[in-house]
Amino acid sequence: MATQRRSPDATRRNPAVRRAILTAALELAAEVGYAQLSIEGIAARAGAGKQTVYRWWPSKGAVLFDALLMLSEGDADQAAELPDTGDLEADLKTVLRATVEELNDPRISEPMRALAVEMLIDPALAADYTERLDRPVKDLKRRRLRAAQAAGQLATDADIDLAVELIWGPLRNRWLYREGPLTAEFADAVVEAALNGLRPQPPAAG
Amino acid sequence: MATQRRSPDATRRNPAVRRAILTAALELAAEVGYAQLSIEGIAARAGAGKQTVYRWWPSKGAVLFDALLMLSEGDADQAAELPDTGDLEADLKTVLRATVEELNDPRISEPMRALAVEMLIDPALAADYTERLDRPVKDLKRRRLRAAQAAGQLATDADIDLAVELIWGPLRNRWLYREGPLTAEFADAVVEAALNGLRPQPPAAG
Amino acid sequence: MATQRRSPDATRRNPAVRRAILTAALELAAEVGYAQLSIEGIAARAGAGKQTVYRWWPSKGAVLFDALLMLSEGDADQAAELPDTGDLEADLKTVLRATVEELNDPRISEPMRALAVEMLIDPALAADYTERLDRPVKDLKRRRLRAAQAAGQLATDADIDLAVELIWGPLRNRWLYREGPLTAEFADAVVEAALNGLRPQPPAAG
Amino acid sequence: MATQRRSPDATRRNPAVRRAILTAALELAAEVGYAQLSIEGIAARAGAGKQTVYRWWPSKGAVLFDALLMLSEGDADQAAELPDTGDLEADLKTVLRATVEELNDPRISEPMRALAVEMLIDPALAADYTERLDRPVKDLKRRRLRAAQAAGQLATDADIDLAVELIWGPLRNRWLYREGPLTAEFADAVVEAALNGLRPQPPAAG
DNA sequence: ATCTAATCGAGACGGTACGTCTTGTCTTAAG
DNA sequence: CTTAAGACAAGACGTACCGTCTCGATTAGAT
Repeated sequence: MATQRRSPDATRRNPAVRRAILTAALELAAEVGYAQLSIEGIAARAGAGKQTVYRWWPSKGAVLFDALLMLSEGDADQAAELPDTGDLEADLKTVLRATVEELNDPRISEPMRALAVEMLIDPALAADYTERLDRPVKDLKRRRLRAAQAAGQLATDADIDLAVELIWGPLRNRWLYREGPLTAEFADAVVEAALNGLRPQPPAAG
Repeated sequence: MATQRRSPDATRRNPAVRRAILTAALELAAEVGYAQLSIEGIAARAGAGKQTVYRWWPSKGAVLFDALLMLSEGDADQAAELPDTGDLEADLKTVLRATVEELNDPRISEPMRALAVEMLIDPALAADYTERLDRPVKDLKRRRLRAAQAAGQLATDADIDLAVELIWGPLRNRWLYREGPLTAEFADAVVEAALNGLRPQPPAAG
Repeated sequence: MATQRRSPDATRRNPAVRRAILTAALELAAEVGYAQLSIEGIAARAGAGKQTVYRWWPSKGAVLFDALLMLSEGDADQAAELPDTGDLEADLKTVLRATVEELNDPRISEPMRALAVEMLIDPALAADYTERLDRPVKDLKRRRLRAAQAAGQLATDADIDLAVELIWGPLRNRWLYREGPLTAEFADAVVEAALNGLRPQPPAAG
Repeated sequence: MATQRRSPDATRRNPAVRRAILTAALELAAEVGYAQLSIEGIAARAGAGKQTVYRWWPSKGAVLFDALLMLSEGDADQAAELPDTGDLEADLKTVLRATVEELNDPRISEPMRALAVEMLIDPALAADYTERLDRPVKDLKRRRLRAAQAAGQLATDADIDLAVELIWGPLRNRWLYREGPLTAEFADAVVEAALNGLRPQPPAAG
C-alpha cells in the first residue's frame, strides 16, 4: 500500500548535493550518451544515494533538464529581449549566429540533445520543458517579430508562429539530426531565405 | 563489443518468421509506445525465440525500421516522382496534404515517431535510415524543386537543400514535437510562407 | 568498466528472504532433481528477485549447500560426540542405523544427492563443503575410533582414515549409486564385516 | 520413456563420423570438464552436424559412455577373469594396483569421472552403464571372491557383494572425491584392512 | 539543550529486460 | 537414406537498472 509520500521539504535541501547530482548528470550525459545514462550511475558518480535523486526528480530526463537550467542560469547576461536595432535581418543573423556558437559547444550540446530525445518520449517532461524553457524564449522571438511587423519589415498577415518556425526551425533540425555542420554562413542563409522566400525576387524597386 | 559473428545466411531465413516479428513490432510500438517496447516482448508476441530477433537485427530500432519499410513496400503505387503539373505551389500543397494524412494515421505515426527517436540516439541506425529511406525521398523533393527552378518558379540562386528544409521542415517538427494539429490548412500556409517569404510582398508586377 | 563487486553487507540481509530462498531450493531439488534445478526457478518460487540470489550465492550448488546446513542446524540435538558406551560395535550400529533413517527421508536425501553431484563438478564448492560439513563430522568419527583404539577394541596399527572409509563408505555408496535398499540390517552387516574382516574367523579364544 | 523415434538404420551409419564424434567428446571432456561439455561443442569439434549426434545418442552422457567403451575395446587384452594364483591377498593387490594406474591417467580418468557424475543424475544412463560395463566387471570380482571362499581364504558366511564393496569401494571413493593420492600403497592397505578387519588380530595360530 | 523531523549515503529488495548460450527439432542441399 | 550446416522456439544464464524500502548518521528547526 502506497504510504502517503510526504512531499519533501525543499527548505531542508542540501544545495551542495543538488549541484553534485546535476554536475554528475551533465558529465555522464556527455560521456556515455543519454541512452546509457542511468540514475544509478548519476547517484554513484555524485556520491549520493539513489533515494536522494528519486526524492527530488521524477526521471533522469528531469535531472538533465534541471542540469541544463543550472548551466543557463550561469549566464547572468541572459537578454530579456532579443536585439532590436531596427534592422530585422541583421538582428536575426546576430541571434542565430550566437545560437550556432552554443550548439557547437559539446558540453551544452550533448546533454541538450539527450534532453530533446527524452522529451519526445516523455510528455510530462515535454510540458515542463515547454513551460519553463521553450515558451519564455519563444515569447522573446515572437515579440521581436511583432515589432518588425509594426515596423513594416514583416508582412502584416504573416503567421508569427509559422515565421518563428521558418527562421529557427532549420537550425534546430540540422543540429538535432546532425544533417550538416552548424556555421554562421548557414545561419545567414536561413535568415535570408526565410525572409525573402524561395520565389524569384522581383527587381528591387529603387 | 560485438565480436564479428559469422554473418547469418540470409537465404535460409524463414520469411514467415520475419513477417511475424515485424508485425509484432509494429503492433507493440503502437500499443505501448517506444519506451516500453522490448525485444523480449516482440519475440514473445511473434512466437519467436529471442535469438531469432537478435540474429537478424542489432537493436529494437532496427526492427522497427524494417517494419516500417515493410509497410511502405506494401504501397506498390509509390510515386517515382512528385507530381509536376507546372504549378509548383499547387503541387507542393498536394504533396504536403498527403503527408498530413499519413501522419494523422496512428498506425504509421506512432512507430515512425519511435523510429525518429531511436535515430537521434543511434547514429548507425540514423545512417541506415538516411541511406535507405530518407535519401530517396529527399532526392524526389530535390528533383521537383530543380524542375521548378528551370521553369522559373524558384529563384535561380536558391539553395535547394535549404528550400527542402523550409518547405518540409515545419510539418515534420509540428508532428514530431506535437506542437499543434496537423491540418491541410497548415500545410497550405507553410507552402505559401516558404515560397513567398516573410517580408511584405511588393505589389504583383502585372 | 567492471566495477569492483563490493561484497554485500551481510548485516542488512533479510533473514526471511534467505529462508524463503533456501526452502524453495530444497523443495525444487526434491521435486525436479538437481539438473533441472535453476536459480531462475528458485528465485521465482521464493518470490525473490534473481539478483537477490546472485548477491548472496555464487551458484545453485552453494544455495543448496546452505539449504542443507539450515536443515541440519535445525537439529539442536546435534551430538557433539558419537556415542561411546564402551562397546564399539554396538555404538557404530546405532550411528549407522540413524544415518540410514536420515538417508531414507527424501526431503533430506534428494537435495543431498544433488549437492553431492555438484561437488564432484565444482571444486570450490567441494572445498567449502569439506570444510564446513564433512570435516567436523569426520573428526567425530575419528575421535570415536581413536577412543576404541585406546580401549583395545581396534588394532593399534589401524589407519584411522581408512577405518572410517571402511565403516561409513559402503553406506554412502549404496545410497549415492542407488545400489540397493538402505536398511538397518545392511548397516549392521557393514559394521560387522568392517570390524571382523573378510577372512575366516579363528575360533573365539575363550 | 523417450517416444520411439523411427530408429535410424545403423547399417548406414558412417563409422568415421562415429569415431570423430567420440574422439571429440573424450578430448573436450578432458579439456573443459563435464559441466562445460556440450553437444554443440562436440559436433563442432568433430566437424559433424548436431543432428548427427542427436540421431545416434540421447544425451551427452551417452556419447561419453560410448566413447569410454571405444577406449576400453581397444584393450584386446581384457582379462576374461581376474588373476587367481591361489593367494587372494596378492591377487587383489595386483588388480587394485592396476586400477590405480588407470585412474591416474587423466585421459581415462577425466571422462570417466564425468560419466560417473552423469550417472548420478541420469538413471537411464546409470542402468545402461550398470548393464554394459559395471556388471561384467563386478561378476569377475564376485567369481574371484567365491573361488577364494571355496579355497577357505574367505569366510564362508561372508556377503560377497559387501566384500566387493569393502575391497573396491575405498579406491573408487578416494578417486571420485579426490580425497587423496591414488598410490600402490593405498591399494595394498585397503586390501589388507578389508581382509583382516579392524579389530586387533589374535596371534597367528601357528 | 533537547527533541523531532527531515535529509542524506548506503544498499537490500522484487522486478524487467538485456544480450548470450545451449538445447533439441526442423529444414535445406549435397552425396 | 546420411550428412553438414544452420535456422528456429524455448528458456536459463548472469548483468544492469529500475523504483521502493529500510537502516543508521547527520543536520537543523522547534520546543
